[in-house]
Amino acid sequence: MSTHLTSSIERAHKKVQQFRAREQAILDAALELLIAQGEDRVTVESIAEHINIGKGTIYKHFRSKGEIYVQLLLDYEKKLTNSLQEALKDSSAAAARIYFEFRLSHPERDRLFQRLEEKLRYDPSVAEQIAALHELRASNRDGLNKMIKHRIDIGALEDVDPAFHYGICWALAQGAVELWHNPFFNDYVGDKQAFLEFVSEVGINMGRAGIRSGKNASYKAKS
Amino acid sequence: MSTHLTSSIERAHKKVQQFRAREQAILDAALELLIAQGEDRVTVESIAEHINIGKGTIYKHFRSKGEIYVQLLLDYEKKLTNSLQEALKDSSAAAARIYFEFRLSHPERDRLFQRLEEKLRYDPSVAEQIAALHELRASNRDGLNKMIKHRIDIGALEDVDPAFHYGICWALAQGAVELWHNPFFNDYVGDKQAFLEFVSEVGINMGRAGIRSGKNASYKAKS
Amino acid sequence: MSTHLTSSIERAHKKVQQFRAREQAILDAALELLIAQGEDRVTVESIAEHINIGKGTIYKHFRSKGEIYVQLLLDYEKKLTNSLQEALKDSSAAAARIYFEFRLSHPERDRLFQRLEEKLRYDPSVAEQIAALHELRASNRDGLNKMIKHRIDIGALEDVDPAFHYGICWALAQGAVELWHNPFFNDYVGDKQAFLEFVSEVGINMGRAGIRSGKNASYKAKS
Amino acid sequence: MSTHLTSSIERAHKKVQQFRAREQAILDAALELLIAQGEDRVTVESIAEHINIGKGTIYKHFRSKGEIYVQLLLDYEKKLTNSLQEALKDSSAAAARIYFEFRLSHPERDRLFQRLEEKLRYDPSVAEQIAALHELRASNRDGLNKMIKHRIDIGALEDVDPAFHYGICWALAQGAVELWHNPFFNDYVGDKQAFLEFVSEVGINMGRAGIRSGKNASYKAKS
DNA sequence: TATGAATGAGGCTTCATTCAT
DNA sequence: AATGAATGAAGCCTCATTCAT
Repeated sequence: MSTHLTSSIERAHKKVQQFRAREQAILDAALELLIAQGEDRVTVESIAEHINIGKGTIYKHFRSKGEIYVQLLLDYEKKLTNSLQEALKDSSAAAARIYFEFRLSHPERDRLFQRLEEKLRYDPSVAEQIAALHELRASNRDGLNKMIKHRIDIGALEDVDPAFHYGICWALAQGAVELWHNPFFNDYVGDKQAFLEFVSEVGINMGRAGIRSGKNASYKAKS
Repeated sequence: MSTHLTSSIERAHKKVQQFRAREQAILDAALELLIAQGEDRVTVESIAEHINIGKGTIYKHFRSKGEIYVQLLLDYEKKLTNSLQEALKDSSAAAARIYFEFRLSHPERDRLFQRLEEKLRYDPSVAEQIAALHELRASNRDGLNKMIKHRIDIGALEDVDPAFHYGICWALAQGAVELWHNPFFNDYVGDKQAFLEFVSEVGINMGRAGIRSGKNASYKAKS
Repeated sequence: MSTHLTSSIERAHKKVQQFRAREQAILDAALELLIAQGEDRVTVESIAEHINIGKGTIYKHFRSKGEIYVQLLLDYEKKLTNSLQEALKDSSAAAARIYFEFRLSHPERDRLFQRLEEKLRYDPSVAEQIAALHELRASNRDGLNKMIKHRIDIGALEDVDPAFHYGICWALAQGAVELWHNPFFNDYVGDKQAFLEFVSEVGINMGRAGIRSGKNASYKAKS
Repeated sequence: MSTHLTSSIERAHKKVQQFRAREQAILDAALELLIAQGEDRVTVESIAEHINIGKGTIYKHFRSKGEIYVQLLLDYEKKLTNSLQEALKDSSAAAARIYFEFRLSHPERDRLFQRLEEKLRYDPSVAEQIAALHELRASNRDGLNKMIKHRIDIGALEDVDPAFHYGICWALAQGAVELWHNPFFNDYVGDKQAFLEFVSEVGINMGRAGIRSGKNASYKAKS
C-alpha cells in the first residue's frame, strides 16, 4: 500500500514535471521560430508542429498566443535581472558593461523581444503580465540608477539627470541591435562583431564627465 | 477657339492636379493611420475610409498596399537627402547635426519607416523601388562617409573604420527613436525633448578623437 | 451656302464613318486580345488601351462587355454563312469541305467563339443577339441539311437521321479544334497541319454509305 | 487495457475515415456545382455552403481552390485508366469502344474536366499534380498506341501515323461531348443518346483500312 | 489531458460599369 | 462624343481560437 501510494505520488509528480517540460518546450519552440522566421510569420500551428504536439495542447498551457509571448518577455527580463544583480553590488561601471554585453550578445533575440513587447503592449488579455514585466524592469532600472547617481556623485559621470545616462545607454544598445539586422549595414560594415565591441566601448564611456563640449545646454543638472 | 482650347488644356491640367492631390491624400492618410495605429492595424479599407474614397480607388494610384508604403519610404529618404546635401558641402560636423535632428525631430515617423522597410524588404512586388531607396541611402551614406574621413584626417575624429562612426551615429539615433516610443521610458524620463537634445549632443561628439579609453581594441585602425 | 451645307453633311458623314471605324477597331482589338490571352484575362480596360481610346468610349459603342463578344460571334457566323451559301448551290459534298476548312483554318478563333458563346448563352442582357445568332446558324444548318438529305436520297450518304450527319461533322471539327489547343497533343502529334487535313478528309467521308459495319443499330432510319 | 487500447485505435481510425469522407464530400460538392453552374460560377464559399461546412475547413483539405480541381482531374483520369487497362490486354478494338463509352457516358463531366484542365494548366501552384496527370494520360495513350500499331500491322487500320488514329478518336469524342452541351443541337438532334451511339460506332470504324478515298495525301505513311 | 478538425472574421485585390467634366 | 477616375461587389486565402472526442 505504501509503495502504491508512493508510486502514485511519484507518478503525479512525474506528470507535473512532464507538463512543465512541455510548457518550456512550447516556449523554446516559439522563440526559435520567432527568431528564424520573424514575428509575423509564426503561427500557433507551426509552434505545435515544431515540437510534435497538437495545436489544442498549447491552449492547455497558455490562454492565447499572446501569453506565450509575454512569458518569453518575462523570462528574458528575469535573465537580465539576474545578470545585473551581481554586478550592481558594487557601484562600479561593471553593470553598464554587463548591460551592453547582455543585450548585444544576442542581437536577434533582443530585437525580437522589443517587437514582441510592442505587439502586446496594449493587448488587454495580457495586461497583468505586462505590468509584472514593467515592474521587473523598473527594478533593474532603479538598480542602475542608483549606481549612476553614485558615479555622478564621485565625479565619474557627467552631472545630468541620471535617467539620461540610462536612456542613452538603452538607446545605443537598442540602435546597435537594430543595426545588426539591417542588411543595408551588413553590406557596409565589414566586421560586425568588432563593431558591436566598439559600441560597447563607446557606450560605457559615453557619459564620462568632462568629455563633452555642450556644457551649458538646458538639460544640464543645476548644481 | 483659342479660349476654348486653352480652357480644355486647363481642365486637363486641373484633372491631373486633382489626381496628384488624391494620391498625396492617400499617402498622407496612410502615414497618419500608420503612426496612430501601428503598422499591423492599418488596412487598405481603413485608409480609403479615412479620406472618404472607395477601396478600389486606391488601386488606381498604387498597384498594391506595399507600393503605398514604399512611396512613403522614398519620400522620407528624399527629404533626408535634401537636408544633408546642403550641410555636406563643407566637411564640418554640421551634417552630423542635421542627421540627428532630422531623425529625432519626428521620432514616430522615423521608427515607422524603419518598420515599414522591414516589411517590404523581401517583397518581390516592390523590389525595384526598394532598390531605388537603397541607392538613395547609399548616396547619403557616402556623403557622410566622405565627411567622416576628412575629419579623421584632420584629427577631429578617432581613427577607426569610418563605417563605425557612421554606424554608431545611426545606432544612437535609431535607439533614441525607439526609446521615444517606449512607454516605460515615457514615465521615467521627465523631459523627453531635452533628452533628445542630449542624445544629439552626445552623438555629435561621440567619435571625437582622444576621449575613449580602450585605445588598443581590435577594431582600431592600424596607423 | 451650298458648299457650306455640303461640307457640313460631309463632316457629319465623316464623323459617322469614324464612329463606325472605331467600333470595328474595338472588335478587332477584343478579338486579338482574346486569342492572345484567353477569355478570362481580357478586361475592358485592356481593350481600350490596346487601341488608345478611353475605357468609357467603349460604352458609347456597346452597352456591356458581353455585347462586344456577341458582336464578334455574329460576325463570325456571318462569314461562315457567306462561305457556305456559295457551296450549297449545288448539292455536292463541297459544302462539307467548306465547312471543315472554315472551322479548321483558324482553330484558335473557332474555339474562342465556342467559349464566348458559352459565357453569353444565359446572359439576359444579350439574349436578343444570341437569338439572332441562333437564327443565322439555323439557316446554315438547314442549308447543310438539305444537301445531306439529297445525298442520302442519291445513296451517297448512309441513311440515318440527317441531323446525325451534321452533328458528327460538327463534333469532329469541334474536337479537332480542341485538340489543336491541347498541349498534350502538341507534343505528341508531329505534324499538326497534316493532322487537320487528315481530319477534314475523314470528316468528309465519314458518313459515306456502305462503309460501316453496325448496319442494324437502333439509330438507323427505318426505310 | 486491451479493449481500451483497441477502442482508442478504433476511434482514431474512425476519425481518419471521417476526414476522408469529408474530403470526398468536398470533391463531390465541387463536381456537382461545377457541372450545374459552370466553372466560372463556383466559389469556394458556395462549395462550403453546399455541404454545410465553413469556408476555412476546405483549406484543411486542399491548399487552394485549384487543388480541389486537380484532384477531380486525377480521379477522373484514374477511372479511365482502370477501364482501359482491362480492355488493352488483348489488342482488339475493344479499348476504342471502352474509350468512347467512358467519355461519352457522362458528357457533362468529360467536358467539365477539359475546361478545368485548361484553367489549371499553367497554374504554378498545382504544377506537380498536373505533371502527374499528364503522366497518367501518357500511359493511357501509349497503351492505345500499341493497340493501334498492332491493328495497323494486321491490316485492320489504315497505315497512317498512329497518333492520327488516336487524335481523331480523341477529337470525335471531344466534339461529341461539346455538342452534347450545345443547346442549339439539343433542339435539333432528336435522340441525343442514339446520336452518341452513332458517334461511337463511327469512331470505332473511322480508321478502318480501305474506306477512305484520299489515298495519296501527304499524311499517308510511306509503305 | 491531448488532439486537430472546424470555424469565420478579416485582409488584399480585380474589374465591369458609372458619371462628372 | 470622349474620357478616365471612382466605385464596390465579389472572390481567394490565413489563422487564432473553440470544442467534441
